[in-house]
Amino acid sequence: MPSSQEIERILRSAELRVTRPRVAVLHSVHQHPHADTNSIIDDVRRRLGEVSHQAVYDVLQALTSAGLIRRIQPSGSVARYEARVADNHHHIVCRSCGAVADVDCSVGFAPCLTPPEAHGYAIDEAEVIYWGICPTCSASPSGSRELLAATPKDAPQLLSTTPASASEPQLHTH
Amino acid sequence: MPSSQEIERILRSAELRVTRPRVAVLHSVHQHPHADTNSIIDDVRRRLGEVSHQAVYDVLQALTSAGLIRRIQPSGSVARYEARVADNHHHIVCRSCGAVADVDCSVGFAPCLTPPEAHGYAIDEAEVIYWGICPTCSASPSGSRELLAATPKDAPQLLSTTPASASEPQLHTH
DNA sequence: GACACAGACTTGACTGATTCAAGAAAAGGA
DNA sequence: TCCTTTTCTTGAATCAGTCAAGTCTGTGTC
Repeated sequence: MPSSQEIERILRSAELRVTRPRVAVLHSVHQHPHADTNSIIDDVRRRLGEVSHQAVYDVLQALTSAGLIRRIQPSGSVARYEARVADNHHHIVCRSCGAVADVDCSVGFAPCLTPPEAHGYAIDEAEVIYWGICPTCSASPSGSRELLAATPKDAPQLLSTTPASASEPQLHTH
Repeated sequence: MPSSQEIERILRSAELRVTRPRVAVLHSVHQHPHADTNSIIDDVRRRLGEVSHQAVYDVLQALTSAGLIRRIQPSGSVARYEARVADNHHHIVCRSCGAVADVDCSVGFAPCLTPPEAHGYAIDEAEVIYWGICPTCSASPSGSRELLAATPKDAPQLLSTTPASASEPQLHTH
C-alpha cells in the first residue's frame, strides 16, 4: 500500500497535478481493488469530506488514461477500477454476486493470446474473464439466485470485491 | 439465415411461445450479429411496425436465458447480441469504433482456458476479448480519436457490427 | 371452432450510472 | 505573489435498462 508521499510521486511522474481528490482516489483504488465508482466516491468522502461525484469521475478517467489505474467492466457490471497495472493479469467474476478476483497471466505481457484469425485487426490486448461461482456463493444455501451475466440487475453486483469470506476488504455495497 | 419456419421451430423447441416480436427479434439477431438493443428495436419496428421497447428487452432476455442467443458487452459498450451460440467462440473489439468481429476458439468448448489459480471459484466459462484497432480505423487518417475502453462515449460505439469495409451489414448507428 | 388462462405485450414512469457545461477554485511555473 | 491552466463544484441532462399495472394473445382443452 503506497504512502501518501508515494502516491504524490506517482501522480507527478505521470505529469498529473497533485490534488486532494486525486490523492484520495488513487489511495482508495490501491486499498480496494475492483471497487466500483460509487464505493470509491464514498471512500473518498470518508477521507476528505464532501467531494463532488463529478470530480471522482474526472479523476478516475485521468488516472485511467495516464495508465495509473485500470478500468474493468465485466458484462452486466458497473465500472470497477484497480491499481494493478504493471503486469498483464486477468479476472474471475462470480455470476451470482459479482465478486472479482485476480488471476495471474502465465504469459505475463499483453497480448497474452493470439487469435487464430485477427480479421485485419491490430491487436494489443487479450482480456480474459473467467466466469463462475465464488466459494461463498457455492457454499450458501440460496444458490437459486439469478445469474449475473443473464440478468445483471438481479444480483448484488456492486459488491466491490470478493465477498465476506475472502481476504480483500469490502467497501459498501448499497 | 434461418427461414421464418425455422425461427418458429427454434422457438418452440425452446418451449417459448411463438409471437411476432419474438420471431422478429430472433430474425434480427441472426441477420445482424453483434447488434445492440437499439438497433434491434429499430430493425424489429421496420419489420412489424410499432413494438414497445420493453417487449424487445423482454424478448432478448427470454431468448438469452433460453440459450437461443448470447449477450455480449465489451467494456464501455452497451449490450450486444448474437445468435452464434452452438460453439465457444470469442470476439475482437475495435478500441476506436467499437466494431466487433468473431474469433474462433481453438479449443471449441467452454471453458477453453484454465486459470493458474481459481481462488476456489467453480469456473464454467473463459471469455476472451481481443482489443485492437480494426482495419478501417487504422486506415482512416482520423486515427487520433479517443479510444473506446478509456473513454467509452467518445467513440461511435453503437456501430452494431464491423464498419463499412467489412462484410456484415451495418444497422443504424445513431 | 370457442373458451380459459398463463404468459407476453403496451404504456408510462422510474432508476442509476455516466456525461455535459459553465463558473469558481486551486496547482504550479514565472 | 501573480497568472495561466487545469481541476473541482454545481446542477442539469442523457441514455440504457428496469418496474409495475393493465390489456392482449398463444396455446391447450373441450
